[in-house]
Amino acid sequence: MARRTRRYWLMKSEPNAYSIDSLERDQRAEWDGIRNYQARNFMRDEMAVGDLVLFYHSNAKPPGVVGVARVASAPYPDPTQFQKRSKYFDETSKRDDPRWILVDVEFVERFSDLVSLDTLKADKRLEGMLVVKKGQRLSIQPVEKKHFERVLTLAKATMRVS
DNA sequence: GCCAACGTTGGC
DNA sequence: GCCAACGTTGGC
Repeated sequence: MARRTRRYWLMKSEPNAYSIDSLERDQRAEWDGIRNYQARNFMRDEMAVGDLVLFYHSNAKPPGVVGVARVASAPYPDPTQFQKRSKYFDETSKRDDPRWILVDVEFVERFSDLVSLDTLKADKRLEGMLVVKKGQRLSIQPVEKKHFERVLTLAKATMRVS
């Protein structure tokens, strides 16, 4: 089986819509509703099962990283694009050529204390991390390994990253 | 609720 | 292909 170095990601979710608690309850979820090409391309082309994900609460008080998830499936078409009653319905997407692609993610850990955006911004070692950049709206972002590990340290997380 | 910083759409 | 208008994201 082909192996590759694990990659690291940050995925944003509004806790009103789907929080880390929701993922802990469900254990696994389709990351549906992504309607941005760059974010889609990361899921479609770059992610692999086992990649680790910083789970980020956006539009939250305060915003920040609240836990860790893991990529749990290969990419496949987002079913909501074909569901007429879904807010993510896309009438221009064809079943034989789906426009929107997602992956499943599974719960790994919920931090006892969130690592707030303010904390991320204040940390010298996280310079250059996309999420701390002004105007960075991308809801799925690649994260450097050193940044991922630093965030775990800030969370005093006990999980092992091996 | 405001609005800056995007990304997308569509007329030309 | 340019770019104005529009829509969305997301911190504040």
